[in-house]
Amino acid sequence: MELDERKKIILIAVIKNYLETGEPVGSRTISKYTDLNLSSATIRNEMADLEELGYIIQPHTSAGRIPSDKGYRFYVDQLMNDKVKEVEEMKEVLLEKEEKMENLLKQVAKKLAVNTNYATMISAPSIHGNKLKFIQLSRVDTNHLLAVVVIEGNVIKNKVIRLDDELSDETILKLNLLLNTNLNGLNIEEINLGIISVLKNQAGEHSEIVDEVIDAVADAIKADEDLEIYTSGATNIFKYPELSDSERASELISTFENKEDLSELLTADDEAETGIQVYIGEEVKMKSMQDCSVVTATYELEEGMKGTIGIVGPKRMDYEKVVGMLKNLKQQMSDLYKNDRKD
Amino acid sequence: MELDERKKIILIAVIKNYLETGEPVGSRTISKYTDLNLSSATIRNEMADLEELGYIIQPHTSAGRIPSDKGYRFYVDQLMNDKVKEVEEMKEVLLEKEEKMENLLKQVAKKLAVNTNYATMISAPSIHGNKLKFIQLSRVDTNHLLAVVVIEGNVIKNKVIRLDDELSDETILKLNLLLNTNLNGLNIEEINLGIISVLKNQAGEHSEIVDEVIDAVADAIKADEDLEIYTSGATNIFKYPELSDSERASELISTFENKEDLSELLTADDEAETGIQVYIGEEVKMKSMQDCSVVTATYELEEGMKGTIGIVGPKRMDYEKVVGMLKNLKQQMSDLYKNDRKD
DNA sequence: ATTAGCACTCGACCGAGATGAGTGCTAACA
DNA sequence: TGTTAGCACTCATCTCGGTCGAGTGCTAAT
Repeated sequence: MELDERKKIILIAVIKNYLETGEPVGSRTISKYTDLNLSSATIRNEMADLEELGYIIQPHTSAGRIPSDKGYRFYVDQLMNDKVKEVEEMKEVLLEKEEKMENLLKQVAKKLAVNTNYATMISAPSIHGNKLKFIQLSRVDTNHLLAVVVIEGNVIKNKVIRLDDELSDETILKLNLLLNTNLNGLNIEEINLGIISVLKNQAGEHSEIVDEVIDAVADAIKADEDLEIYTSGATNIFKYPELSDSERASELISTFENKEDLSELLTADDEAETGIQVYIGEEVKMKSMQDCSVVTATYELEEGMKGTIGIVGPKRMDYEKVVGMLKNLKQQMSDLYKNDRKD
Repeated sequence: MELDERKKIILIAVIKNYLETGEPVGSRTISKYTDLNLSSATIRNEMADLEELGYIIQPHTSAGRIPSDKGYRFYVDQLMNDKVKEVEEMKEVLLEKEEKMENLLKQVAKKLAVNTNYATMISAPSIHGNKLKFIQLSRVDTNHLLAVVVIEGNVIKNKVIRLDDELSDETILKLNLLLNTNLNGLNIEEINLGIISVLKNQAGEHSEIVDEVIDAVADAIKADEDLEIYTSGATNIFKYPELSDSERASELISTFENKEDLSELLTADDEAETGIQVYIGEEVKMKSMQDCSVVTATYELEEGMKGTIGIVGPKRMDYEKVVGMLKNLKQQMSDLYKNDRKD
């Protein structure tokens, strides 16, 4: 069952060659490509064995071999050389003082796509079970109130509340006090119906405003668990003939347009280990992407704010490069906020 | 030069038929398709004339005719029947109380794409020369200050400012007063270096905070003039064989990924008339889209907040349907905020 | 165990009809 | 004079057979 050294070398040769060319690779090529000094005939015998063991596949009788999913898996798990690899120009992107997380992520996705020639996606870091920091109500004009909700990690949510009756400055002050003293420091889960009804009670005739504020609080969390996913380089798939026939391409790009689907891909199911996950072919959850491979990496900014970076490419993706780059990027992203981001 | 009635009928027939089938249309088809009761031979003569006049084109000698850009233009300008057309299920989308403009626009783009089978894009309404309504500074924690900037039209921008030294509540109050009394009600253009330096002067040792706030104000505007463009249905182009060969498709979808390019398409150059613009083939500004047609409509929410909806499809787009739908949608979008959006 | 040799397989490519939709032109007709 | 039937012609598309070549599996010799 175990592969002997020679078989491994041949398997690596087949895979590497196929990664580069995308063409089935034959015995003669391998005989020259490696320094085993074996004739093609010998290689052929070995390849027949490798095929029987399920590591490589013959697309049709008189063609060379291509790696099977199992073959790729073996390569990724055991044969691959995993150096951390710098993403070109990524440092510049990360150092630029980007005001908005959104823009930063978009840039990262883009650079990564350009560098890898695969499609990329990145999900915004989402907070879990964070605490409400404070609430601020202020009057915008006679019949609009602005509620600002700040959550730990400085996630901010604004909501404009329409007023039916005018409110005095004093009332606004009171409401501010009421909301802040009762809610600040509470976990999201702790803001339950009990507290809400107490608040409403105390607010008296202004209970609708409390309702609206609570809404805003709920939104502040939901918005972040929402589908904030940025993609780039979807059209890179056209660079790989095996994916670029119009039917497959259409399906892939549709999936890529649909953030709901992507969020499924980006929720790591078992992020122990390095935090880098490789899904090959059928291992990909999304059916429409089972001709592809997906590599994901989770990154963590501060205090449990985790997001995920994903790369989608053909099964003959350059795993070594991709995994290396993601490792590097993961590290850089994590460092970002640790230095507390001085300009 | 002017087309007689019969030529018009034939031209319409050619165009309509081609819109449906995407195949060059021959004289025999027209002879049956119309109720002119003319033989194909007669039609052929007429078609030869139409070709000489530049309204239709023969892809190769022994094929039927397809409309030229000029033909489409003539059709759109003069022959087309322009009824307002309801977009299915759009009302539901617009009535749903969508908190965020962003989500609303995404939904609209999506529904429109599904309904038309073309690619759609929509730019968020941007304010022009609007006034600052008010500024609010509040302490988030010991070393973070939150600045909230509200602009007319209730566009809100938050910025978290990192503090090097602690600030007393009193100082914050003072800064609030300073900023609000000096800036509120001012036009964006009116906040110039003169005012800024006066402010900084008055703020004394806290002038950096003024800087940061001014930054936030600048951002509040810039963010909106930014590339807030949402797209949907890019993959619809695969439904049209003339666009779906991999090279063209790749180019188109790349352009569609690139918001900068799209924003160029969505800035109406001459929005007098109905506010609906049709660009056919070479008339499209973007080179990579000159095999397509683009239809745009500007909508206006309140007080000069204008955005644009765009549809990209093959030149043989169903202009009648698209223009009708956009007219309807434009109206509905405008109505949205006029009713001040009660739930 | 390795290799040379050979027959065999099968996709890719190419050129030669065959097909058919559609044309332009001409001559006849109302 | 406008309309039409008829006909030769064009040209993209399809299909079919043949060739080519990369690559295989098997066998026999080393």
